[in-house]
Amino acid sequence: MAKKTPTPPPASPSAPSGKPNGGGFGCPFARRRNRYHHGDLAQALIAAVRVLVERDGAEKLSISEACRMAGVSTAAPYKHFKDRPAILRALCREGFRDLGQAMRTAVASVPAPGPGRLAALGKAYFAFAQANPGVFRVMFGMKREIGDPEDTETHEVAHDTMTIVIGEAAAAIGESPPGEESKGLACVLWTFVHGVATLHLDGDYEAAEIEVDTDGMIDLAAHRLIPADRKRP
Amino acid sequence: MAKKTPTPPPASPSAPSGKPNGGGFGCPFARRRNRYHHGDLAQALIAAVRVLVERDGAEKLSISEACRMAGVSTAAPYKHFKDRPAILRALCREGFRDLGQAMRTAVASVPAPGPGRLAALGKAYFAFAQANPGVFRVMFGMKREIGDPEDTETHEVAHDTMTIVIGEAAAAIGESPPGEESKGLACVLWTFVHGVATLHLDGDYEAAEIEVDTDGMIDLAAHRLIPADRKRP
DNA sequence: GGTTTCAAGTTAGCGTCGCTCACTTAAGTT
DNA sequence: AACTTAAGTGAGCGACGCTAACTTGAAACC
Repeated sequence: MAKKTPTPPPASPSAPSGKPNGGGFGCPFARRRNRYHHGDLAQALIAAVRVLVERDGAEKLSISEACRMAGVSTAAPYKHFKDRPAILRALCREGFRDLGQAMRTAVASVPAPGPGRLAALGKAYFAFAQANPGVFRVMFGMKREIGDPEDTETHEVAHDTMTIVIGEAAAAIGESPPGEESKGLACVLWTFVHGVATLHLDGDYEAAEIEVDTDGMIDLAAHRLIPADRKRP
Repeated sequence: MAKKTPTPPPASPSAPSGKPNGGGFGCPFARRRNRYHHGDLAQALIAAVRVLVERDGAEKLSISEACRMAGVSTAAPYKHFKDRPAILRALCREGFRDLGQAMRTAVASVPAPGPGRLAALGKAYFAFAQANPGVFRVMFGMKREIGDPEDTETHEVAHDTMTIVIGEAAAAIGESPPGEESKGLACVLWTFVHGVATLHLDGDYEAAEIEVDTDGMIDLAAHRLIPADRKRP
């Protein structure tokens, strides 16, 4: 079967056209010097797109510019991705994996389940959004544009992330296995924290001239939105 | 002086070039029949943009297509608006006026202040988002792209909307005049309802395979997020 | 070790977009 | 009737997403 060309040996150093390879020397996206084939253009493109999306915002993203960063022609991406949305879906997947990782770390940092852990989970979600606003927007705000019902992989990774929240909600109210009540609580908490994140990132709090204590709000929500009769320390 | 041979004078007022005026007969955006000047192109453009933004999503909006709907050339908008963001800002203003109106109506529909009225306010916000998803996105999700610090008018209209929420929050907890506590409560409620609206519109609840009772969630938030010691029937 | 194969590059080009420029039209003023 | 000017026009620029046809060169095969 076809092997995936893992770092082939640097043999023939003949200089090709030299044009498209120009930009990148220290740049991590760029093709290696004097190589016709890139090595891993797909990953390099995603990395470049990520940088651009964070620098200019997800809506202004230009695939052409990402190509320039990677040192390839503007036609090259379409050997690896169907179209622009497909590239963004790949970034989306990366984002969900990173977010899931961050959330699992947050959970592990609080010894016992309960409101404190839920608050930590929410803060990790918000911190991710703040640290990766562009990717966050791609993940949650561009489904209508880039979403593809056939793309089960992205769907699964996203779903896994939500499962973490439901699991912790269940643990907080002592429901095992997680049932409707846990789902409801998880949904309410997600909704609130997502509201904080989007209003903050989109600059809407600023526009409304409200100073927000995001951590305080998340703490409040985590404690106040749990049904009183199910509350545990 | 070299003349540019532009569409030779039609001599008779009937049937001019026929091209740009083509599309619109029953169409409300289109120029009046056989008129060179449109009458109110600025408003017609905003109306067309509104339709497009709802039909295709705010990100895919093409000003050129709006021009076609209005029956004018693609250069015409720039006699009325600085650039594309300025057109969207105008739509944004319209949106905030509509939202404010809807919220005031909702407030008036509940006799006494309190959690019930706050819930009605939240539901009106959500209903607006659901009825005008494209405009809602322009209003709250595109500040970074279209925002202009010099545009005080949009800022004011937006700020007025928030003032309604703060006023009702103050009334609900009996703080007069509205102070920090009211602002905090208003902010928390806004955040939650905005979270519901965005996750719903962006299809994120669907993706997570969660069925949400949005009205129920808003009711819950309106009752549960008010500080217990300030609560009134 | 030469030949063949084919994934992964290339250039050229299409149609669309936002926007500018120089020009024309027509409505209002004097 | 002549002048001014807001509001139209077509032509055209550079950037974009994407396709088509061609080229390169590393790996697979005899």
